[in-house]
Amino acid sequence: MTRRGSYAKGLAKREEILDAALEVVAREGYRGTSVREISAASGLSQAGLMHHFASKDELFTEILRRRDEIDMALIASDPDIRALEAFPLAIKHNTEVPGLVHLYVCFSAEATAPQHVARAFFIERFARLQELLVEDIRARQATGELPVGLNAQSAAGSLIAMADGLQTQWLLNPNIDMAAHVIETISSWRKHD
Amino acid sequence: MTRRGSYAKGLAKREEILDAALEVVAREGYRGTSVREISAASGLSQAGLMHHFASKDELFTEILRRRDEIDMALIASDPDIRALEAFPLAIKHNTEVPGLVHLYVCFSAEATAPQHVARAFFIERFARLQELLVEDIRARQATGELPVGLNAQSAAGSLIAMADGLQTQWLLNPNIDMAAHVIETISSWRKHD
DNA sequence: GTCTATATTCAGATAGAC
DNA sequence: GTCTATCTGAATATAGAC
Repeated sequence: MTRRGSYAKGLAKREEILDAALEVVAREGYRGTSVREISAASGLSQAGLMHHFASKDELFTEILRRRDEIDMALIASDPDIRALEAFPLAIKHNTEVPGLVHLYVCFSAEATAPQHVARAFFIERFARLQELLVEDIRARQATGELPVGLNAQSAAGSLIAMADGLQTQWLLNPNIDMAAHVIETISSWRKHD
Repeated sequence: MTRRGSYAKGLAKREEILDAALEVVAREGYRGTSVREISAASGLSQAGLMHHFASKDELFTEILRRRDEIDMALIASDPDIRALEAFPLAIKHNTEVPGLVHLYVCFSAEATAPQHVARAFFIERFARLQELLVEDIRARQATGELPVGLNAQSAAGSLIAMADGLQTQWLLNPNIDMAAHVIETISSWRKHD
């Protein structure tokens, strides 16, 4: 599968770079992070790094894509963990990586610009995440766990929005319990008409 | 009050710069906006602009502070408009100024960095906004309009978070009705235990 | 795949004249 | 209060050797 090891090595180096990038962002903040610093932290020159990622934006996009894959694997791994359980779990896990959270809030905000290269990534990401939550909500409506009067699309969108907004508040005040807010909101759905 | 007109003129120029800055951000996006471009749009040189604002970050902070003041004036002006009414109204109004929304989501995200000059501004802003909503929620609990079982602090924080998160989603997909989501959530509070 | 070296562009800030 | 001119520094990206 790995062609004479070089492919696997290239992948390993990519992972190393992504990890180093997170470290630097956590230390310096999103704005203060240059590709040069990331390359230094990965034991590479800047040009060496640019061999693996075409641009800084692509590098950051890949970091967030990888996080999503890890979070998705969480849902897939355990049949007892469905979207509405996995969502607050992922949020709780984020608490351990404030640098990643900072990267996410900054980059997703910037990416809303019409010409931004990561715009499509976030549009698709939001759609997929919402779809996942909507499916789980509908399944629970079918079993009677959640009331059918609840608008699944709207509730899912609101929940995602809340989780995103909480990240900014949490970065400003780490006493805020993001997961608790989200869990409380999901619980409140049960009281819906 | 205005000392021989020069003070008033200085203020007018400041306003002009803030308006021009919004235009440029709306056109170029937050990231692509330089002080030079803003100064050009205000009919000033860069140095001329820097006479009014010590730094780019201060300029952006002032734009957002001014918006808040306008929104606050809305609540104060009409006794029938209390915080829970004013909040979705302000959100609806934001729909007309996507550039300002983009500036807000980007700048508030960046400002969460520990050393950022606008960090204190946003910490205070969130606290004030939450306080305003909490007061109104409690008042409505006292009249029986909202159930006393509702945690006012938590509900207010969640509502603000949702509104912030919705702005990112709306910038990616303008079909989303931010105000409707917020109003729906406030309505759902009435069904709380 | 990684390096050195550099191209290119552009940023925010300041000095000092008017 | 505003200008011209410039400083100073940084960023991303690329060319080409090894």
